[in-house]
Amino acid sequence: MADKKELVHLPNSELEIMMAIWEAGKPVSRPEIDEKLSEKNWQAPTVLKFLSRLTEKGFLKCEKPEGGKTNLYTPLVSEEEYLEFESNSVLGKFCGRSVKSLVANLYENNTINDSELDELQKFIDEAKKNR
Amino acid sequence: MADKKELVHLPNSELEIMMAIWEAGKPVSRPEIDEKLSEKNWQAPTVLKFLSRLTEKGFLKCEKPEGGKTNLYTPLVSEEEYLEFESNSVLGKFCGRSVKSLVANLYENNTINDSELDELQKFIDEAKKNR
DNA sequence: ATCATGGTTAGACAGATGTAGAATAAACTT
DNA sequence: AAGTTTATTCTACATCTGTCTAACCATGAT
Repeated sequence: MADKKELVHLPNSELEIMMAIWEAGKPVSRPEIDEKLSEKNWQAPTVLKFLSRLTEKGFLKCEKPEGGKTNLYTPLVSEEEYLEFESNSVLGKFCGRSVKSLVANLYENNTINDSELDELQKFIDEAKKNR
Repeated sequence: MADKKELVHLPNSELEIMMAIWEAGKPVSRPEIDEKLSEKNWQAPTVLKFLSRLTEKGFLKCEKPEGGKTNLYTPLVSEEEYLEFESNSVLGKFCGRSVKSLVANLYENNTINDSELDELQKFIDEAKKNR
């Protein structure tokens, strides 16, 4: 059986690919990813190389559907799982050292919006209740 | 004059070194860093290499005080600055996609505590007021 | 069958990262 | 002054990342 791979830290480019795939919410082909990341101006083989490394690392499953012409990539690691993994790593420690500033920055640059702030709010309220 | 370097993304090990230095809040020597990161079990030359790369990248200033026997390293980039830089990068995007979960995870593993949650709370209240 | 087109694989390569042995230098003991 | 200890620099090296070009393989259009 294909052994359960340990999660590993992903380099930036591979993370971007994963984000595009998670966002899609369904198996996607290389051309579709290309489109989502068009600002990157990556050549097809570049994207494919990232995809194959991600597959190698156990983050993706790659398969060509019968009669299909392009491979489809499906995540084997969920965004949540990976987030949790990183939360326990250096990254998490770094974010933790100044969550407030982090959130402030993200709100500033519109990475997060009011509704996400609300969610956060709700979480905090809950947490405080159970203190 | 030493030209103002652009901020760049730091690899994990270098980030850990920076975190140790930021945390110190004062110029530190290699042996001091060694201690803070003792669990890492890095050899002296390894740490020194990271330090020299960080200096090269413009994150640190290195100087031997007169009469001193060890070099002292001082941050040229503040934790805030770097956090802001990363907030605008892939990392920021990733954290942004699920801030709630991120904070939840960090709270779970005690990376952040109640008081930090309170700070966050305060920030959110402020932000909502000014909506 | 032959060609053109788009997708995929294989290979290649420079530069970044993690890591440390060996050599060197400075300071500390006798 | 010689020997010991500790810090630093040099060098080396395997692995990982980012990025392609070239080669190969289907499929659809002559």
